[in-house]
Amino acid sequence: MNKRSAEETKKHILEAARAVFAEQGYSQASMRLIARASGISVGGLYLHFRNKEDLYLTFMQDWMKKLNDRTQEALLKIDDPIDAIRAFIMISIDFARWNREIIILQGRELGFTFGIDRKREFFRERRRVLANIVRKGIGKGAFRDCDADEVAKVIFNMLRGFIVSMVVDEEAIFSAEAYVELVLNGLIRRNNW
Amino acid sequence: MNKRSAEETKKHILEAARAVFAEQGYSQASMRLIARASGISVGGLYLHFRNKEDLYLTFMQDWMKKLNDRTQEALLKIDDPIDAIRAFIMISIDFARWNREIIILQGRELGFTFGIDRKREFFRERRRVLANIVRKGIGKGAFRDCDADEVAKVIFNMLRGFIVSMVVDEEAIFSAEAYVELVLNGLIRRNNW
Amino acid sequence: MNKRSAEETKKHILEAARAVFAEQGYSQASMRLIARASGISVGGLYLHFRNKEDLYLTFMQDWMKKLNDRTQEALLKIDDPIDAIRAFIMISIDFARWNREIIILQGRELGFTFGIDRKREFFRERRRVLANIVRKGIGKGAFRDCDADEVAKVIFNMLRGFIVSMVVDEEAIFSAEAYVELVLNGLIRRNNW
Amino acid sequence: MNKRSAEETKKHILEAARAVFAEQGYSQASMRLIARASGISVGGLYLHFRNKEDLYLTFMQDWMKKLNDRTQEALLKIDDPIDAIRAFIMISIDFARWNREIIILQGRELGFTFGIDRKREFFRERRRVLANIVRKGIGKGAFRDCDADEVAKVIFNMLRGFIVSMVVDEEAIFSAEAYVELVLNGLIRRNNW
DNA sequence: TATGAATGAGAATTCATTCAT
DNA sequence: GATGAATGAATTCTCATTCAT
Repeated sequence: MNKRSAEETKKHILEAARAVFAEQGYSQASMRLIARASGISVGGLYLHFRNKEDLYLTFMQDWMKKLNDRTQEALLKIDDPIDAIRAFIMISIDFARWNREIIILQGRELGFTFGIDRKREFFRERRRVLANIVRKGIGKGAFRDCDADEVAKVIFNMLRGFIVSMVVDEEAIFSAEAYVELVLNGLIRRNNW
Repeated sequence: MNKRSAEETKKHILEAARAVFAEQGYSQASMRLIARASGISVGGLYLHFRNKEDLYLTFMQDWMKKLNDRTQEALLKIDDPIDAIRAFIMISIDFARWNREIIILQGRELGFTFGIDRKREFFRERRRVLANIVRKGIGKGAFRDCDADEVAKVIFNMLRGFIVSMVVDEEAIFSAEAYVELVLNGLIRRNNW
Repeated sequence: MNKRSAEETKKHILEAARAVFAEQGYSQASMRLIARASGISVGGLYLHFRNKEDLYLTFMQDWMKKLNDRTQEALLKIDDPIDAIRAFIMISIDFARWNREIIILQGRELGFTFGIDRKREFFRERRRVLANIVRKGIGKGAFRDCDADEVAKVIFNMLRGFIVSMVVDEEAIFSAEAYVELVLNGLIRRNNW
Repeated sequence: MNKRSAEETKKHILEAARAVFAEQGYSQASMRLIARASGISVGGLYLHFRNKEDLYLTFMQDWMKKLNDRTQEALLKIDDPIDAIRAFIMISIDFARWNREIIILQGRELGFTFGIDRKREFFRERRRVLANIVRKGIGKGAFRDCDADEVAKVIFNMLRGFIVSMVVDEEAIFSAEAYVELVLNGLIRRNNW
């Protein structure tokens, strides 16, 4: 192996770990596998991460940040709440599409508590963004009057179901566009639910 | 161990395994643990199952069957399509509530390709049941005219999102009743989406 | 490997471990080495001992018991306090001679506290036996009047030095008999020290 | 790191290693730990010592020399053989008291063959000094006529037992003064053994 | 001289699976 | 059928040592 800066190597490992975690799940993703995928020695892994859990948690937080950044960036340029909802959903689905199986890791491993707090915080943040869009839509008269937080939950959960389907059960998928329209038509004033 | 028929012992093991898998997850559930929980020797396990994977897959199929049976049984007594949809959803959620950890095993750990074919078949069956209800509803004029298979997918995915939330992310849950009404109000004629 | 009773194998391992611990010290004695010495697989070791520490502690307690038993047995047949002291010392030295390097393990490894309580208790017991002999000797008028506990400490420590020398530093040894006589001549009345 | 002479750096490392070895024992004292304690890079350690063993052996010889120097220095000023014996013992015990953990490293861990030659030479030297004092004492008529080398061994071994007790088994200790007096009263003419 | 990233062998431990009894 | 001792490969993690810079 060439010498690299520690930071570079760390990123490199994280990228390789993505593939391994995705394919194997946490338990089955051995450090040896990750090492091989990174083209780095097993011992080298421990130079950059305290242990397997640390590696996984870092990796997880990494892509959470990436998705949040991408979403935030997109929303900055959008003013119309309808377009914003559409963008939020499309970005989420798109991200999931390219990070396929990762999504599925966000369940349980090693007992319920493993990294659960960070995940909860992440999901909470996602819902908050969604709720803000809805609130803005209500304020502007674009959406009918409703409990923004509850609606955010509904949208979020539908999204979650859709993404899980995408990953585990492709047959169950219906088109993303159809899904977006379903959500929007439910939200835009004229429609009632 | 008392003498029992092979079938009895197998069921007995499966029942004990349920507790162990639920508590430990697949990876952490060792054959020794399952043996101890069954009150059977380690070697004995292999008299009834080819290996751990076989045991797990059997166990999985077991509860899938249980859920399908319970659903079918309930639907037999119901004629009204609206009530049928309601029942389907409530039974699913109820089952998930009481089998929390089991649900969570599905798809996570092991990479999600593990046992994927049986899961797919299971999900396909669930959607078929749902589609049949919808078709019947359309035939009876209770539901608006739509593609029954597509609607089944939508309902199924929303349900999936709801259940995943129930299990991993309680904050995201909205009430089961509200959810049922959402689905139904979308389905029942006069409402358009 | 042949099948044996668990108890037999355990004893067998303990015996093999003796050689390995003696030659390597605790830290350097790897489970692999002990396994090889026992003619057993590494995994097999863990069938009989929870972990390395457990194996070591068991092994330690084992020979402590052996030495105590041998001493007690010998003292039962001896009435004369002078002979008893002589026997105590000779048995200790003899035992050390045949269990050479083991003795030396009884120091520190893994911080001071590793198994220290059992060792302390063992040493305390040894001193108590010694003190009882001395007390009896004083009572019978064979020994001059002195603090039996203190004298036990002196004898014990001289013994310890002698044994350590035997093991690490053979050049430093003087004859066991000479040593016994030194102790006895100090103790037997008419002589003052 | 400041620029220093190689010799200075070496001493610096040795001093830092003392703390680490004392706290961790040989096996647990990693090169990384020693490096950190020295404020030197891991690679740097290998500029001054061939390997860990070399470092440890050097460190060991270092304190052996220190004890010898201190003893020699004290003996220079003492003419009376009785006082000399007293000084020898007290310095040894005092040194052990302040270097507790170091002492304990000697002979334990690593199997006790580790560095055994240097230790033997060290002990031999200690006994020679002791024997010389005794010989001088006999010559002056202060001690009764005896084999000086044998007596040196006896004293040395008693001292060794005492020090080991001090370090592993405090309950077994009797006062250093009492011990010195015991040795001396045994040696000074008027007493016979 | 000095650094610290990288290596690779080896540590303790676990566990699915086999097999003599 | 049933047992449980035994296996051996795999797991996570550590560490003395090397070497490009």
